[in-house]
Amino acid sequence: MVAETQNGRETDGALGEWLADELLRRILSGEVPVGSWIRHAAVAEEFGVSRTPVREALRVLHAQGVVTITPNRGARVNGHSGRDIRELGAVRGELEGLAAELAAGLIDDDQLRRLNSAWDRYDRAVDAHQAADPEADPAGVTEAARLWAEANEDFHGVILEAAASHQLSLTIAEISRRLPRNSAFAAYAGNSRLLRQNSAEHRQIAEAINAGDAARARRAMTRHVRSSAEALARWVENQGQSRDR
Amino acid sequence: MVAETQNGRETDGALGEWLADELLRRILSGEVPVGSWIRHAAVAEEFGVSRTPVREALRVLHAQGVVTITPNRGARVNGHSGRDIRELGAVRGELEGLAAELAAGLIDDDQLRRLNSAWDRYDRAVDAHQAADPEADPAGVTEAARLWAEANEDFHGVILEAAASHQLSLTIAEISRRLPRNSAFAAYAGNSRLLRQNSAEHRQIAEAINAGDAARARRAMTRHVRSSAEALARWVENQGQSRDR
DNA sequence: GGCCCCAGTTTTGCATCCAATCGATCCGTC
DNA sequence: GACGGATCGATTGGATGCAAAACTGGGGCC
Repeated sequence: MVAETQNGRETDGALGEWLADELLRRILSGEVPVGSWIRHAAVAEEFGVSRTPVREALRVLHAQGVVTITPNRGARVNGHSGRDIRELGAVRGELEGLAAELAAGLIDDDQLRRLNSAWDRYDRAVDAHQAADPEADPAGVTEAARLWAEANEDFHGVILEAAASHQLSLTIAEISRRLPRNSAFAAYAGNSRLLRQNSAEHRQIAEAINAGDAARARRAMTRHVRSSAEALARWVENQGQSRDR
Repeated sequence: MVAETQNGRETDGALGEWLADELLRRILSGEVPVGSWIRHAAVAEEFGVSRTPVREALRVLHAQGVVTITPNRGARVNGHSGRDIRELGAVRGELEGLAAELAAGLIDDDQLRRLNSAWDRYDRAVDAHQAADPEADPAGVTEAARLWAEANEDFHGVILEAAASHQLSLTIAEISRRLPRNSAFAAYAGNSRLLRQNSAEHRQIAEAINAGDAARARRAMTRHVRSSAEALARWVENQGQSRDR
């Protein structure tokens, strides 16, 4: 249970930083459920460090809006209401729309190739997911699902890279921290129609960028991000009815 | 120099948090110059606390992109190149544009009144600033300058409030942390033409919101924020030529 | 039977202490 | 005189210790 003290962590002497990343990963992946408390002592023991770097990591996560620290009480993982998710979708839609607009004018051959590859892989992963999963895996973390999630990240990542704006990337990364991905995972894994729609939207965006049509790329991207957020918001709201919190 | 240990700080037991705010304020105001190192011991002594909360505060500022922490070396205040500032202007332009669009449809009477008040105060402060300052105050922190800076904050603040999107506010606040305001201060204080132009842009935005024309409000706001950033970027680039860093 | 109060325990928050690392300076050698 | 290496000082990074605050449970009182 303690065990890992040095499982190749390459910390560069920034232990608190590394802890923040690791905790963030667990929170986004859903290993640490929304609403749960994070205890200094528990984390410290698990990673084989003292409470000091744990405190630092938690304060960083608090500053990033991932957890909330109540004085003398502790840190708990932030959840988001449907409204929050829609708002985040609007914000992210603007920024990714801007990225798509910039990318349409700046993308190079290699990035274009990777963009089309990502879109293609996404498509095929959805096919595989739909074919191989006849309600057999309610948890939704099939291999195919992992693949389309990865392809999706690549798709958006290449566009962001092509936009070549460091501050834009930073800001989008900041927003992504506020949205647990496993929610998106679960919301999409069970709804093939959404996956298909996403795929079609990706194709439209890729086409516009291929054609160098900045305005169209932007509109398509903004619409895509917003509709994804809308779907996620509805899923969360439905879940909320049956699950206590 | 030590002195203040308890000058009404009302910390609620969140000392690290308070320190981060205070340090951020000093950095944004320019009291702590860009590029300078921030030493744990110095800050700890000045505020009469131990190094532990100082460390936490610096890590928070690092996570927010305000300072950079080099392992085993320390934290130094981040500056921004002209390019960074233009990128930030593009990002912020999108988000404040969205805010203006939303505000045009949601603003209530009281907010509308405060919006027009802010715009009016800005105008008058610029008049006063221009009249009272015949190159007499190169530092640029005249009373009139303070007034227009405040009116400017109010103007943007009311629009953001009317947009009624918590996540949007959070994101814009996040971006604001990356831009030292004293730069903007100094850049504008010496250039009346820019102040006038800003004033005119504010009026256009206010008019569009008054008229409930969301699309026009958005365009005007985006253009306004971008041109402000462009002016600031040029000022920083010119400064950079004569000043070492 | 329900409510309130009080002690015990848990947990956070900060301070202090010790180790590790980096840069600077000084010395020796070529 | 210049370069290379070792030692010293300064500074950060992490661990531990201790006090304060908040939850928990139990007992007494109304």
